[in-house]
Amino acid sequence: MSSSKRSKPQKPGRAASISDVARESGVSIFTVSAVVNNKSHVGKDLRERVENAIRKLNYRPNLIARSLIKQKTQTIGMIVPDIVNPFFPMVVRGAEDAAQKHGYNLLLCNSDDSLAKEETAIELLLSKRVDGILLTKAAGEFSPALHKTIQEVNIPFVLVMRTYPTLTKDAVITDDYQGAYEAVCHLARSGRSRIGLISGPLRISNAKERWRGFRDALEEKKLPYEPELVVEGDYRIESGFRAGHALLSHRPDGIYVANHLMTIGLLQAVEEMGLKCPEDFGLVSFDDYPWLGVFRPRLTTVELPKHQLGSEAAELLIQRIGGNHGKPVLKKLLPELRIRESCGFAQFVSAEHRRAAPSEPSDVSLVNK
Amino acid sequence: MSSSKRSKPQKPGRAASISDVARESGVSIFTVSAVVNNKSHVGKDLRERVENAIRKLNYRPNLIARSLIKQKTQTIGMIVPDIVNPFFPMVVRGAEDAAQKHGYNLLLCNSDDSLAKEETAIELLLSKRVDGILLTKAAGEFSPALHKTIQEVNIPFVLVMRTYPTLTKDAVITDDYQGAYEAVCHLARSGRSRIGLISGPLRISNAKERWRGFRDALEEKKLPYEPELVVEGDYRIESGFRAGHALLSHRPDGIYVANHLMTIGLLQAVEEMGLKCPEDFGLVSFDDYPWLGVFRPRLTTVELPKHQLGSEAAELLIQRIGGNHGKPVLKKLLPELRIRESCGFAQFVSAEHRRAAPSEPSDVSLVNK
DNA sequence: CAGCAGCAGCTAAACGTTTTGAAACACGCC
DNA sequence: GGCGTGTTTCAAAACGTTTAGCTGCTGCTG
Repeated sequence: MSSSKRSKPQKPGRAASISDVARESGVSIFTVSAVVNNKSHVGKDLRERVENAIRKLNYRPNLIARSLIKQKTQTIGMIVPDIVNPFFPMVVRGAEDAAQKHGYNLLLCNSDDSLAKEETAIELLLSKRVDGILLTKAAGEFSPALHKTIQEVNIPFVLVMRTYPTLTKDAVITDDYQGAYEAVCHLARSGRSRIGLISGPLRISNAKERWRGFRDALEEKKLPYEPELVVEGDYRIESGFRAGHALLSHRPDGIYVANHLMTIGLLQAVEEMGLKCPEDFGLVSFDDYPWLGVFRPRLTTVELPKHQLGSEAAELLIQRIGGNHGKPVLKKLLPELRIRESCGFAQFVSAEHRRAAPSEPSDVSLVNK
Repeated sequence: MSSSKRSKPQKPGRAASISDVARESGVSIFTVSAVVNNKSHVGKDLRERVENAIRKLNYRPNLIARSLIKQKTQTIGMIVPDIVNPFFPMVVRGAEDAAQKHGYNLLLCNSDDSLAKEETAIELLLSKRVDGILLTKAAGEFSPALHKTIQEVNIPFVLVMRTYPTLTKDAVITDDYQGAYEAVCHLARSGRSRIGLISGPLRISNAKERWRGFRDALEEKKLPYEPELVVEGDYRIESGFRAGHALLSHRPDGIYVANHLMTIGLLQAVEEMGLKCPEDFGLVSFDDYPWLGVFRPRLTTVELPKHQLGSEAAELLIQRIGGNHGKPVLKKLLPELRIRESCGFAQFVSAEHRRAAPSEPSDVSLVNK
């Protein structure tokens, strides 16, 4: 029953390995492996012996060794600017849910929107041989070396929430043009005519799109585009505060803010300046959160499907990992205007304006759910 | 210079391996390894040859193989109930920062406070041979099997934010007893005498501690403990809303809410019932967030050092991984009372009451920074 | 009874690293 | 010339899996 064949005993401090189980149950490694991955080719008696040994030794297959030979780690790398930015937890959660469903795990990195950190993170993930990478690109260009690496390396990338023109990869984003367009149309319909924008950094693709939507809606509504009513922030609270001061000094009667954190900053500026919303100006913010329920006035916002963003990106990535080599896909998720009080009380707003945005490169699909 | 020795050519679709580099530069694998990990023992000429080959082949060491042989993955598993709960992103960020500093990565899992998911996650992390696990325990008991596994397995665990009595492991938590105590004392000092509590699930260690702090502060201030003024929620918005309705119907003149999400729910109930804070009741909430700046009245809260919580936990874990086998440590971080408007305007509050909480088992250290 | 198919189980080679022991060589010292 | 002492390099054994290819065995077919 037991080992007379040349085989080392179990190392002391170490977890049981497959060969320990084999020795314990008097079968070959092959048989243990077959039992673990329950292949059919194992007789009932042996299978039982092996299972007992597994329980006895508390054996747990070493997925590192498995990864090495299978050339798959069942791990996805995910790089976000900052998990503390309330936008991202839900995206990460979406990705994790989808990943989990397919037996993958998430290796999480924060880039702080720094190119250097982004590069380090990508290099590390590649070295760790993740099966794919979900990337919310930091503002700015890849270094040429990294760009080359990414194009050549054999694992799929899916861009999340931000596109990156010179990279022909899949991307899952929200239809920011459309969201901004609707936001501004809503401001216009509620009677505002001098509408300002607090924008994100225009080097970031979605900030640019939101700006485009803003501009086009203005044009559509025959309203003037006044450059001094457009202030560029960096998506953070502090910049919303500063931008708010700058913008409000020109007394716009409507403001569209391109993200939630800057809205928080803006509202602080508003209070300092003793202004009232919606009396003095109408406000539409981007992105919805549970705690907005206690803001007064209740904010009208354009909600982005954050969870879906993450889950669709992960699903797509996993498809690619599975070997679906098709043309790069650009998937745009539809945002949803949620009308509350910050533009004055709910005008009757028809759904009429929900049309697809003039769309971009390659394969564009407009989907929700 | 080149290969006449038996050595396979580079596989087509695959990344270059160390032996490809060795072949390309006409040296042995050993030498390449030495160059990569820049050991000193390599001659200048050879080193250069090898470095060129590395660049040419775009070689990137395979950390999976390295992990297999070194029995270290440089990866930490982190299990939180839900990254979407705004408490956790900052904790995760703290952990990630510390991990990164020491060359570790974070594998993130959500347990949804479900024992089943927690167990699955732990099993998976163990199979993936993470070097250690950061765990915010789900409410409830480990299954006996899992409990045994955790005690026996050779990798360190650090509990984050929640302790678990039958497990002799390290833990990093906030001093919730002290935080609650201070919160209630502040309510008392601002003249409230019928103080209510919206508590977390009392099976969770920190909820219990907060309850104890609440009770003891009441006693200390010679105020009555009225059972109908204590309502147990589940740390989520909805439960705060329901608990708020239940609690407010008894007309307390002070409320301490044990976490942020339940505060959001409570405030919705408050508005529905047409009550005013701080006129009708004083409020102290737990945990501070940037967006609280726009809540009215400005909330007085007990801030928990979330980032530090994560980073200290990770630091401790990494120490353990590094071989520091000492007695289990319980590290308590001090919370900070931030007085704003929700108990009436800033009474003069002395720092006098900042004393250490009567402390618990084993090695307790009280630290901040 | 030869031949064959099918099954259960085995051996051994891979996966890409690190690391141990030893070889090859130069150098200086007696 | 013999011998220690380094230095540089190497070959080969590990790490814990999966899996291709093989070996017997059993029973069926002609």
